[in-house]
Amino acid sequence: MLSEDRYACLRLENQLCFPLYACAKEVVRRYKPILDELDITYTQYITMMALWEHRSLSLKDIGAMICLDSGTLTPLLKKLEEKGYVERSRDRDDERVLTVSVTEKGMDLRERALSVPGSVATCIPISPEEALILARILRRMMAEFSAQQQ
Amino acid sequence: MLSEDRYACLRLENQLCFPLYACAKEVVRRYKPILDELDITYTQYITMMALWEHRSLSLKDIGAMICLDSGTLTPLLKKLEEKGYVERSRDRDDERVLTVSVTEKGMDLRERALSVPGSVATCIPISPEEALILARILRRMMAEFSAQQQ
DNA sequence: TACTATTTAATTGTATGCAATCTAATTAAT
DNA sequence: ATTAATTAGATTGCATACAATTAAATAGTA
Repeated sequence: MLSEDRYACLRLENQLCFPLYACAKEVVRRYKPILDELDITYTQYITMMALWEHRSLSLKDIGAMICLDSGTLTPLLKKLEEKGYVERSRDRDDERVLTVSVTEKGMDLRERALSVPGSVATCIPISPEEALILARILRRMMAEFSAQQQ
Repeated sequence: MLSEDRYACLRLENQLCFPLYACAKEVVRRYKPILDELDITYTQYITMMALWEHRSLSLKDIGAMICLDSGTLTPLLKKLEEKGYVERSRDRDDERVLTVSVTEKGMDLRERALSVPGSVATCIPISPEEALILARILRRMMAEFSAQQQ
């Protein structure tokens, strides 16, 4: 027992990052059957969330908001365009910039998505009090991460 | 402003799941340069953690411990075998079962991994107090998720 | 025993994620 | 103005994730 002690830091049960990683996956899994009805994935859903709020954003701005780069967003936005929820076009003033805009159909999807947060909430086993604490800690951590980057 | 209120639940900033998702990714990203020196990925690292503790486990048991299925683990374990850290063999008593065992080289890796948790901790911007609270909430949530499943 | 159901991995297909590289457009510097 | 540096996306390659299906082995049952 004592001889194993030096490895305590490598035990799964002593990790903070592992439950974070596992919980995040589990939560996204809970979204799946709910988002299936809208024919979108979780990543597509948060992309639409960013767009619903701003109507039109560059790929770069979307990436900054939801922490994804062009390697993930380029194919994802093409799929959302195929589904008819967004339009992709080059900015007139700066041809490097890809402007992504929500279509009429994309805004209709917002109406159908209104019930999603409520449906998901019933599947996530956490009390409202703990949810608040969790959100506060995670948001603070994200803010610190952002401050680290530059 | 008031007319937008019904969409408040679809704002990114009002989500709990999004910071969870984003934080988990960010943390795994912090592991990368550290694990690169051991030539393993984060998923391979937690797989080895499970194996370091038990020396030998079935694929199913590993999956239960780190929340992954055979679709992810089968190719991952083959890679760990190629690297020489584990051995894969069929259980004599039950040929369906794949037994995964740590090799000598795999146990050597454990020594080299001893500094990983400390290195990662310096990159994760969270106070020890908040880390404890976070770990407690996430572990409780995982326990509840497990209880839901069956 | 023969048949059915269950269990365990492996396989297949789709969708991320992300580092690294590439290309084109724009900006800054000389 | 020309060259150099920067920026924004797209592309490539690798490694997950995971649902769904398949195949083989085992357990359960009539």
